[in-house]
Amino acid sequence: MKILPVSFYQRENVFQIARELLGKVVVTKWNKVITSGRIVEVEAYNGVIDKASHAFGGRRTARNEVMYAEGGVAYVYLCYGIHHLFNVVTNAEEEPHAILIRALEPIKGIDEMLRRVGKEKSDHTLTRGPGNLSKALGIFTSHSGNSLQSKKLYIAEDRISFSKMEIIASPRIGVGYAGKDALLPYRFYIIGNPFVSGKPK
DNA sequence: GAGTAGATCCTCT
DNA sequence: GAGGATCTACTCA
Repeated sequence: MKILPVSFYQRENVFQIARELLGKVVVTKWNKVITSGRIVEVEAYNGVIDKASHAFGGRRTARNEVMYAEGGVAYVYLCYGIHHLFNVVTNAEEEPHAILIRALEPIKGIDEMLRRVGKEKSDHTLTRGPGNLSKALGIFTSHSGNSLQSKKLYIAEDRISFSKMEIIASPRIGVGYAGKDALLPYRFYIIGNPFVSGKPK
C-alpha cells in the first residue's frame, strides 16, 4: 500500500477528492500498534461558502485554524463533549476545505479497536459513524494539525476502487442548522455497505 | 421499529 | 452561558 501524496489533497475540487477517498485506507500506528480501515463514507465541507462548515464566511478561530493550512493534514475536533471527529484538510493554504471521514470498514487491528471501544466482539457498529471510528482508531483532538504523510497517521492507496455505480451522493447528516446548505448532496458512501451510518437497509 | 432524552465539555459569543 | 459535523439506551407500540 502506498501513502497518498500531498498532491492528492491539494486540489480544488473537494467533491472529487471525497469520492476518490472512498475505498482508500486510513491507518494509525500508535506505539507500534497498527489499526486500519477502508473508507466507506465521507462528507465534503466546501470552505467559506458552506454554511455547515466551521470555516463558513471566513471564520477563523484557534480551533479551525488547521482548516486554513494546506491540504494533507488532519483536522480533529471534539463534538458534543464526547466525540472526536476526524477530518482531512484539502486544497491550498487559505482555502479551508475539509472532508469528514464518517465510516470505515475495519481491516487490521480489530482486537485493538475493540479494546479501545470497550466491546467484546466485532460488529458493524465498531467503525460506523465519525465518533466511533475515531475512537476505534485512537484518534483524538491532540492529533489535529498532524500531517497525513507521517508514519503514525496516514491514508493509503489500495488496489480496490469503487465504480461510480456503487457510490451514492446524499445530504449530509446532523447539519440541520445550516439551512439550505444542509440539503446539498455532499455526503458520499458505498451503496449497501453495513458500516455506512444512518439507517441500515 | 420508531422516536426521544441524556451524556458531557470545549469553543465561541 | 449556550450549543454542537454524535451515539446509545430506553420507551412505547
